[in-house]
Amino acid sequence: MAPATTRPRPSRLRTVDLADRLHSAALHLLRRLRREDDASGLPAPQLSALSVIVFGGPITLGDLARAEQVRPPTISKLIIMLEAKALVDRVADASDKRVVRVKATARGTKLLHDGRQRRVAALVASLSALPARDRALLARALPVLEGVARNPPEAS
Amino acid sequence: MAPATTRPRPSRLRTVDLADRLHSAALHLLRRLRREDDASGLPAPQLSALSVIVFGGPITLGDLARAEQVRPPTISKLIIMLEAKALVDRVADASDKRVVRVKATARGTKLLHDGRQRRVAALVASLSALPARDRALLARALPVLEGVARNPPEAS
DNA sequence: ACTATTAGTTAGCTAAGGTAACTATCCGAT
DNA sequence: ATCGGATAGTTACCTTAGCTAACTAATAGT
Repeated sequence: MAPATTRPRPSRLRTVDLADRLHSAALHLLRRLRREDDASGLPAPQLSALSVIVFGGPITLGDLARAEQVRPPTISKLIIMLEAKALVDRVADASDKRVVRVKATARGTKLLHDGRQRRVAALVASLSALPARDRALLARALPVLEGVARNPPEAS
Repeated sequence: MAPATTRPRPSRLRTVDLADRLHSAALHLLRRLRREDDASGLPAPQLSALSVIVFGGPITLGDLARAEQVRPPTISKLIIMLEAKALVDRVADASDKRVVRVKATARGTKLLHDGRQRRVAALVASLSALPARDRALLARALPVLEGVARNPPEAS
């Protein structure tokens, strides 16, 4: 934009622009990766949920909804689909009959790992084509990005 | 590539894991921002397309589809919605009656700018809460991320 | 025991994505 | 000069993902 009256610092990127471009980059990254996800047989949201289930052990649907930052009905449907594909099982809670826990089946675990390999292949190719410096830069920025991405507006 | 049998460097993050976590972070970031997008009255894909139209001047639907990395019918529908909201206009091409160009209306341009401010407010809040170092790190990594996000598998 | 709260589900909506099949136009041959 | 192939968009139809509202079932509090 305009250099205004005083010259901006070289790295001067307004926070608004940073936010905007992060948003845009995330959108395009996801659209690009969707193709690979489809090739692996599982859309991104299902893959993401399955990942939480595989690594997070048996988890209640409510906790899963919170982890995935979606509403309960959305999780219900995702689980129905994962269950239909025999990738997860429902586990009844012993002490509270309202809660439903889900855990990954062996097939789910395998698919996640296989799928992950395949899915990220294209991204890995892109990343590998980067200069090592850029890759290292991304790796260092990643935890920050993850914090921003997962930081819910209410639960500071 | 790998340090072979010797111990990995401390910052050793396998490219596969980097890719996987980037994917996950993008997904969560978008889910989080969707709420703000909704508050601004325009879903993320429409906002993204509008942004390309506003900044990219009159553009053909095909070029827009490529820029947005979606199929023609998807763009057609997005444009129909943007048009219904009087945010873009179709412009006939003089020399080729097949092509349709779209350009932003004044209202579309205004909404984009207003919406952008509102939309990123939450993200700005998160980013502002970061240590300056982290913010700078994100800013430096952003161009790399953008390159990876927009890099189509075919048109390297 | 009765109420309020919590966990999930169901119903019904919108938006975004896709493929397949179509129309309309343009261009290149013969 | 028309005829066939390529190109730009559109239409029809399907699936997934997300939401809210309204529901059932179970727990907890008084």
